[in-house]
Amino acid sequence: MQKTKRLLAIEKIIEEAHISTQDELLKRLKGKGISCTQATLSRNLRQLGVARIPDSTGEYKYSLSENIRSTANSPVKLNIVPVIQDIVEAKGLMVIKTIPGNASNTAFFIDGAGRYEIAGTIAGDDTILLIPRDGITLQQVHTCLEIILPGIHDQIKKK
Amino acid sequence: MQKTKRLLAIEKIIEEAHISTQDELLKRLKGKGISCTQATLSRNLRQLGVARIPDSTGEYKYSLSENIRSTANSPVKLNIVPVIQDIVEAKGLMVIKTIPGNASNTAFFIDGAGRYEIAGTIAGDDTILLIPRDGITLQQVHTCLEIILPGIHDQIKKK
DNA sequence: TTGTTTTTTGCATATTTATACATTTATTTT
DNA sequence: AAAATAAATGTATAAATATGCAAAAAACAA
Repeated sequence: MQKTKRLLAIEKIIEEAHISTQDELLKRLKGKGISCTQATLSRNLRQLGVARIPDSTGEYKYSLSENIRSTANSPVKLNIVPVIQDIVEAKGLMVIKTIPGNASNTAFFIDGAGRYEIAGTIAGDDTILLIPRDGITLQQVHTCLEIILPGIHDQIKKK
Repeated sequence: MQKTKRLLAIEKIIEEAHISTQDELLKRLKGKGISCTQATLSRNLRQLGVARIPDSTGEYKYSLSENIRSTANSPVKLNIVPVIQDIVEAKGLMVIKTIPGNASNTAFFIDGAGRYEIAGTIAGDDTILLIPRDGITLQQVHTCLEIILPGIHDQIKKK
């Protein structure tokens, strides 16, 4: 999807550069071949939980706040070890298969991201049941997972 | 001074209440007998380093950013599951300690990378023995591990 | 497929926030 | 004390951001 790609690009740019207005970000995105309007950007930034913070020099800077929420529990990102094997949907829930023994880690990590979309998770040995909040579609959860675990979907499709 | 009192009041209100616009804050201040204009407020908020963050329900909230800054601007980002605890070398071999129950899958992953430098691995519950090929130095294995699991060494040193 | 529903997006604009400039208030110097 | 300097503030407005609504795109169902 177009949006997912944009969300990821936004996060990347914000991490790497000093962005202080949405127009500035807009131009950067164009430079990467991704284009949208300021309105869409505003919505995306809200969805990503991106904060605008005045730094010590008196300038404003956009900054990911995902880290903020999750630092306490989980300061790391799980996107290297290919632990996730498959994702199946059933009854509005999401069942995530991992390699043996890794459901718990992974669920703990997903919880740590503190995403609103996810009500909670239950993990066995190699299977996680992910319960989305009421009103959240599985599609939204997918987007959300892509944010938490960039590349996750590509990884699965590859198999 | 008038300003100091106001700055303190602003911090207090922001900590205690869910403030999402400056006008809202303005009214709260009036309720406390402190009055100024939105312009002044904007300046004060910048001086205090107060961030405006979209929370997970999609609302905006002003928030003191002292806590935030350290993490938000931190240049260091780890990218792996923190399963590996330690690496010790002995007799030309490498002993890798993981958190309980994770030796097997980590070893499986290392094997999966198919690196020439690594002859093979043997895993227990929380320990992996990694056997380098003849002629490969431990230094080379380190480099190799860094390729397979970027950031692994930083992670260990941090502990 | 075609029709139906949901999600995403742009446009236009409202809302919100930041700032240039002038004025007042406080602080320092003589 | 007055004069000089610096800091804080309000006014008006510019700049930036958010959002209602309609259209387009995507996902879904029959």
